[in-house]
This record gives sequence, structure tokens and C-alpha cells, in this order.
Amino acid sequence: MRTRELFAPTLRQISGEVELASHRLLLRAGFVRQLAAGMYSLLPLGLRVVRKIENIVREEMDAAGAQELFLPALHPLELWEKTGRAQYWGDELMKLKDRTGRPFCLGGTHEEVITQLASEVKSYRELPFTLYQIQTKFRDDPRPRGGLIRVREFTMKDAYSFDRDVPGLDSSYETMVEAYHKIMQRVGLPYHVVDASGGGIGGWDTREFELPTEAGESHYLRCDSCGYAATPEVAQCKAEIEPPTEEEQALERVDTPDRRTIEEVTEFLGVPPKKLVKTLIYEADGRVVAALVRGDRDLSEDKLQLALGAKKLEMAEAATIERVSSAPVGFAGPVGLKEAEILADNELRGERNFITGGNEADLHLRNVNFGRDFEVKDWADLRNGEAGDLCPGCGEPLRAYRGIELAHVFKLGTIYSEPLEAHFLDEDGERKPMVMGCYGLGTTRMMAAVVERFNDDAGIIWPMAVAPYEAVIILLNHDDEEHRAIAEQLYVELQQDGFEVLLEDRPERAGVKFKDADLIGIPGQIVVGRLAGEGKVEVRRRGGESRTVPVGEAGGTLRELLSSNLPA
RNA sequence: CGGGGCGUAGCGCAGCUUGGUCAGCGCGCCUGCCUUGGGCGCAGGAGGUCGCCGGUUCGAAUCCGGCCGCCCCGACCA
Repeated sequence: MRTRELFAPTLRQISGEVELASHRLLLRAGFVRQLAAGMYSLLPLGLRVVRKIENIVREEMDAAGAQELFLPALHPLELWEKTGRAQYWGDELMKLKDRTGRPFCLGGTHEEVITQLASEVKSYRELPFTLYQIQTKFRDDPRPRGGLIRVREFTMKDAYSFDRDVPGLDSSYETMVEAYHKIMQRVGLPYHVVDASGGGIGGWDTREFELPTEAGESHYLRCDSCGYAATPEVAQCKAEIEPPTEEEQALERVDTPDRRTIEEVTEFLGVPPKKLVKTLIYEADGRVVAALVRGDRDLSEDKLQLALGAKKLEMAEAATIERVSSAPVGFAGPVGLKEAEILADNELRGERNFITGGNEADLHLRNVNFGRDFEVKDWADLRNGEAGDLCPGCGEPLRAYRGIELAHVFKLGTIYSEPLEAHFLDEDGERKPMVMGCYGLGTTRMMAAVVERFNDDAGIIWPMAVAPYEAVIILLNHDDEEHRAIAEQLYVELQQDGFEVLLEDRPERAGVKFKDADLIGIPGQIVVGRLAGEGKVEVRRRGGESRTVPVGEAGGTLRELLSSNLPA
């Protein structure tokens, strides 16, 4: 491709509102343009990068035995209603109607569609298999942000495995995880594998592949010494229980007029938040439960649900809270609570003389103690992990990270195959739902992640694996016949040698060409300039080495300089 | 959805507090000359219903109300 013809409008300046490096550079270098919030056009250069990423993903998926197919983006809403996800996703699901008024949605993910398709399987003999597609997803995010990091329309590779049982799923899952490791390594991105929760997809044993960067929007905790990593909701907390040192003191009633929140109460009473115990009322599969965590901690709903073995967990409605606590919302406490069974966080075992809600309007209780004042039904790890918590593996303190979520894998089990009746007949003659896994990887997001990780003051520095072109020939003096001839000859020869080459032949000044070449970030640069008269050119690696060589050696030198994925 | 910010020429911005002489700057673009290894130089030129609607006023980019759009933080989320 010649830059004279290439549609890649570069920008000298960009609005100060655009903050992320990846967002700024992809816009400035002419890879993407924004159509509306969270909606981006991929320009020719951007599309080439995404295609490279897709091809790596495709090769690794195929190598792992997965089969590519292509599903509709438009789904009958009815299908999402069958699994309950139409309601669960709510407004995040883009909905529309056809001319007859039949409701549809734009697929935010494809579990329903693929499961219905897979329900054609009749026998265990046809299992297992894994299907994948690379497709546009639509999610009506309440707040798109960060350029291409979080958008409303994006492309994703989503794979789904179907097995006859859980051991089969475990094996399919590991195969996909291995493929993901290979993909990350080929692209060249550093990453952490993080234990996570299922969220809107569901399932268990889910893991995220995170690019560690402050620009990211995911938060996780990681042990730098052993590599254990998890999101706060699922990070296992080692409870360091110290034997109580205080003597139990007499229970006291304290008036706390209109003080409901932890902040209000601690400020009013002049005590630190950790002296309080929060009482959170939930409904789990229809029963009411109260979860107790220290005042300065956050409850993990994932952990509570796990501890309860509940299928569905929701915060109780205000009316329920008022009923069981006999008080307005904000004054619930464990002492004298009605109906609800009480679960307490492990960390509270050593606590004495704490403050709780009083189950009465404008009342809290001081010097509350376990056993004497109320009974706990179960103890469990219920709180979110925090930076500084001790690693459950090796005991070192965990560190807080931010990251860009590149990929996410889930074990789904039968949560989709049951409602959609994707059954098969097993060897024992029994009809069983297929056991599923799903494996997502955002390809457009990955492009942004690569830029976020590989750039300098001058622009992008593409890894070879995903560069839009491998080399650019920069013809400085386009009017000089001899120079032009050399550039044209190199252009042909390098392509014959298998390089993907861009020829910078615009009638621009040298400075413009250099600036744009650095901004666009193509790894190989061949400068045809003042030394061309002596039959020499400069061969450079963007962000790395530069050599002046005879024209005839340009190809070999280029190959050498580009032999690594990243500049040395 | 809560909090904050922004919307003026193709792009980036100033002007708004204190209404009138306020349609301005830089880049880009067009013409000519010059220059040709890091976003040259000089001269001339084109280009804007100041996001939209309404209000206040003799007069609104500027003040007021409503709406729309975009960015950031939070909630939420893959």
C-alpha cells in the first residue's frame, strides 16, 4: 500500500478530553474514529490490526480443536427470557422490535443462541465439542469509557464447549485456558490470570486474563511472591483471629437519631468504623439471611451466595428489612432479629464489645458480643479482599492492581442447557443437560490494550505479531528520480520477500513523514534519503536499533531487526 | 442513575465572570514564491446559523430555563 492512497488521516492535535494513551494514539494515528459514545469505526490500519489479532486467535482456537461458526447478532428476545437473562441484564440488553412488533435484542453474548443450536445433539457419542465465532456484541453500557476499552459495540471471540459431564468440562476448559496463554504470548502482552466471579454470564471457576496497567478499569489483588491473583469479591481471605483481649462489657443502648450509615454512626459516636459490625439483609432462594461483616469491610455477595449454596441472592427489599428488624432501614442488627438466619464473617470471631444496629428506630447497641447477645448460625469468609490482606497461598501481603480485562473464561455447567433443554442421551440411557463452558476474548479491546502497553512519546510501537504493516519505506525526496527508483524497487522486492510493506510516497516534507511513521508505529522503517545517491539506506526498528546499509542488504537487515516480536 | 466538566471554522483552543466594537488565535486547507533529513519560511485568500429550542433585554457566544451530545469520577458491568 502507498500512503498516497491510504486512508489514514493523522492528527497533530487532539482534544484534551481524550485521556487514555491508547485512545489518543489510535485516534491521532488514524486507526479509529468515534461515531458516538462507545461506538468506533475501524479505519484501514485499525482493521488490519484487528484482523491480525483475530487470525492469531483463530489459529490457536483451531489448534485447540475448536470449530468456527457464525451466529446472528439479532436474537429473538424470547430466547433470553427463557434463561431469565432478559430480566437480569435489564437495560444493558439492546432491545428492538420488528415491523410486526415481535421483540428482538442485539446479542450481548451468545450463550442462548449457541445452546439452542447445540440442542440438536442427541447422543453422548457426539460429545465433546467446542464452537467459536468472532462477532459483534452489543451492550448498552450505562457509561462507555476509555476509548476502545469499554464500548457499546465491539467484536469478541466467543467460544463455547459442550461436554457430557463436569470432568469433561474441566478438560475442555483447560484446553481453552492453554490456548489463551498461547494467544497472549504470541501477541506479546504481559498478563495476569485472575480468579473472578461469573457476573452476568454465570458459572464458577471463572478466570480473567488481565493486562496490568493503571489505565485499566478492572481491579484485582495479586501476590507478587507466588502469583496468586483474584478479584476482591472472590479473593480468599485468611482470617487472622487473635484471641479477644477485652473483657465483655454490659450491653448498652445508644440513641443515634437519624444516623444510619457507617460513616454517620462512627462520626456521631466518635469510634473507628472497625468497631462497628454491619448487618446486611438478603433474600436467598426465598429465605431471609443476615450477613455480618466488620464496619470497614465490604460484603462479597459472591462469597455469601457460595456460603449459602443459594441459586439466587438479592438484597432484601426495604419492606422485608423493616419486617425482620422491626425498624426503618439503617438500624438492623443481629440482636433480636426476626426470621433471618445469621452468617458472620470469619474475621469477626475475635471481636468483642462491638456496635451494631439496635433493631429499633434511631437506636444502636454498644458492647454487643457473640453468644451472649445472639447466636451465629454459620461462620464463613464473607468479605471482599483488600490490598494488604495476606495471600492464602504463601502468606505474603496482596497488592492492588488495575488491569484491562483481555479475556474471561467460565465454567457454566448446565445453567443454559437446562432452561433451553439442550439434552443428550448418555451411555447409561439417561437424558442429561450438556455441561458447558464459555470463553470470551475482546479483539478490538485487545488492540487498544496493545497500544496502551506499547507506546512512547512519539506514538505507537506495534509488536510484529499485530502490526498493521511490518515495514514502511520512507521516501524523503519524492521528486528525485533516483531516490524514487530505489524506493519503488525496494517496495517490490520486500513484498516478494514476504514483508507487508507500506510505501511512504506522499509529497510531504521529511519531518511530516518521520513524525507520521513514528506515530503509526510500524516496526520496520527504511529511510531512502540523502545517502540514496551512494546506494545506501537506513534500516531501523521503531523504538530500537538503526543501521545504514547498501540498498542490496536492506531486506536482510530488515529481517534481522524484525526477528523479535518486540524491539530489543 | 448520582457528582463534576465541556460543546465557538475541518482539527485544537481563547472569548462568557462584568451583554454592545466580539466572530478571534494556532494548525490544517487554497494561490504564489521559497525550502527539501524530524510536523520549514514569507505573502495573499477562503471558511463559522457560537450544540438545539425557548426566555430576559433596545441588544445574547456571553444571563436564565429546558433538551441533546461528549468527557471524567462514582454506582453498574465483560
